[in-house]
Amino acid sequence: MVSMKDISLKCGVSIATVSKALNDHSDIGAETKIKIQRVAREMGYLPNSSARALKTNRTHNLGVLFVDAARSGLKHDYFANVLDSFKVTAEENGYDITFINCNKEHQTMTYLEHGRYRGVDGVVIACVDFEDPQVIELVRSEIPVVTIDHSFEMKTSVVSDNVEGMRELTDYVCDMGHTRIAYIHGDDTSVTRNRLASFNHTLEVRGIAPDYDLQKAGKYRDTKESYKYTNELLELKDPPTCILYSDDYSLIGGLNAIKEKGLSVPEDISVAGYDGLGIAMVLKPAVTSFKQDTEKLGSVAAQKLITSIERPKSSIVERILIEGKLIKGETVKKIK
Amino acid sequence: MVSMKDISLKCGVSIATVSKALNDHSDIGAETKIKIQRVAREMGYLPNSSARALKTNRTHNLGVLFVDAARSGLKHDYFANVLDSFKVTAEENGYDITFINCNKEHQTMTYLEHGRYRGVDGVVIACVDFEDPQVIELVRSEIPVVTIDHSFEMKTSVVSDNVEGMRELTDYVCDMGHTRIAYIHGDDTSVTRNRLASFNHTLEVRGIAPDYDLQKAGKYRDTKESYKYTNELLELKDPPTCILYSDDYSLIGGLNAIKEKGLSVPEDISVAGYDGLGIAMVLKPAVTSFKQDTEKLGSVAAQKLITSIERPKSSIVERILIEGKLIKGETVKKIK
DNA sequence: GTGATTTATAAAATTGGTTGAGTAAAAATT
DNA sequence: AATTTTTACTCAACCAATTTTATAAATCAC
Repeated sequence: MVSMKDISLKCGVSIATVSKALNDHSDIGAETKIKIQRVAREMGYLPNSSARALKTNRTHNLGVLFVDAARSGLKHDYFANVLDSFKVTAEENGYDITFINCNKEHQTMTYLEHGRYRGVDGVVIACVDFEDPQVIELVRSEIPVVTIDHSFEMKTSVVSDNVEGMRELTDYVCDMGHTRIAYIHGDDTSVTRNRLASFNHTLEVRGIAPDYDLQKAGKYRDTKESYKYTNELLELKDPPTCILYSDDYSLIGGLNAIKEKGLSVPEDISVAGYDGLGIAMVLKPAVTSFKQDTEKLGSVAAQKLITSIERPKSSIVERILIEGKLIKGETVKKIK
Repeated sequence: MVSMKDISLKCGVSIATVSKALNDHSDIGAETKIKIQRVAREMGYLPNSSARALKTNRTHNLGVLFVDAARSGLKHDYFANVLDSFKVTAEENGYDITFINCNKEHQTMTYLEHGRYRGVDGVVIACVDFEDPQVIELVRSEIPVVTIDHSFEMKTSVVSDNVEGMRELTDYVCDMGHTRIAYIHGDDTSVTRNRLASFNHTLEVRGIAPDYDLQKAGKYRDTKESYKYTNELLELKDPPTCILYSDDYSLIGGLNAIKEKGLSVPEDISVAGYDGLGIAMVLKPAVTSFKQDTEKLGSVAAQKLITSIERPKSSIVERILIEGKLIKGETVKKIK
């Protein structure tokens, strides 16, 4: 590997001069600077990121932490979409990304230790158990952190607006004439709590008394659970006319239960999902869903993280809400 | 940050002794070693990976290169599954992973340069245009490389056995009595060529003359293309009794076309996909598909890459085939 | 023309860890 | 007791950059 030393020898200048020339310092003569830059290019010089990081204490590397309880990891398409967008924005700003350890079994370091060991300039946290002491340790540390879909007081967060999203979706379903609306929601997280509260609040505002028998706690992205609860709902004496699911994946499980009963969507029963991602979006009939803006979530998270790294003084702790978009689809029927 | 210097001061030994004690060298006394290790733990010492990398020229970081033409990136579920498995195995062996630049627009370095700049110990290449000069430059370099689903002479590759997979799938469809079998395959890559050759060869072995009118070149993971070609096939005078798709995602587009024509699967027409991943696997009727072993692809790729890094002498260039598994599902009907 | 200022470059310390060579003391061998 | 070997440790160079301080030459003021 060609180093600054090689360039300095070829140019007959000191290593310090090479460093300054390549970093465009003002105290190097124009001619020397140009010559050094040319020689560096000709010799195929590349900075050594380890050496630079050692001295400057900056790696231009961002850590990504996600530990999905279901071990779905990258296969989790909501997260994959957010991460993909995060990555693009990070790269546009000269940062690379590294995963902070996720396989808990073989873990030898805490997340914070791992981040410090790798010297990441900042960490984005998503899709984790936000009550995990290791996560809290990381959030409390001096390392710049941005969390996605969960807010802590001490760090900036970028959050999909689940309250507004659920309101829009519920309002839409109500507008279509439904009053007995079931909701098979995910397990207990702040996302779930927000959506559920918004769901019930929206119903109340419309003068519909929430029927808690129609609300089932499933798991996110679990077709078996949604299949089971859909069956339970369909077997009620007074079944719902519409079922909302925690996500589009879970909705598929519900569709299977509905089909098995010989019912069809949306003629006999209406359904709606959440996320608006991937394969579910190309199914026919088109699925009604609330599309979260994963693109924006990821890129805003990256921007905020980079700002808090590069301008720590001027960056303040914020909670940024990202709006989504209702996808009306064809699975909610107008009734009455 | 606590460094070896801090430990050496506290223990009254030299920095060299600390380094050797922590790395368990044999020339440090048992008592001293234990004391140093205890103090290091108590002080919360963490090695500085940049410093270590600078001296040892090893980062314990693996580069991941994938540049999907469709810009689907991490959203590409086949790749996401492979990568997830790769990551787990890498982490079990003490390696972290970093993405080698993928957003071509803002690119300032070639892939090789980026890998060298970050000092990755090795690179896994998947999902790229394997004819890209930059990819070839990287493959030809001295950096350990493992490619997935494409083979070069100079580096080890881990390849899903598409020939055998397509043979099994085709044989199954033939066993079910089909003779007019269409294939909407993906764009021209070595994967496609292998599958297509295997498809035609299997038909020939069974005495079925391939009908090239039934073979359409679509794109991978493109529901619109598969929708279009499915319609073309269904409108033929003598339409196929079964359509194979390049992947399960494309199959959905086909299903939509079939439904629109008022036909049902598998009663009126049989279909089969490829990959056996994600949401397609929970649809009803259960999709017939050939499941690629993404778990094994990723973990074997990681193992081979790590071996070629850690024991370059004893590692030889191989082409490793990974077997998949036929998922019979319910979308191929027995006829005649 | 002398002293002050500016400009361009070099020298040297520093970052944190690794490692081969060197060394003193202890232990083993003769 | 003298010599060799072993043990346990230190020294110092090194990795590739950055950065502060020093220095020489050139320019400027008076």
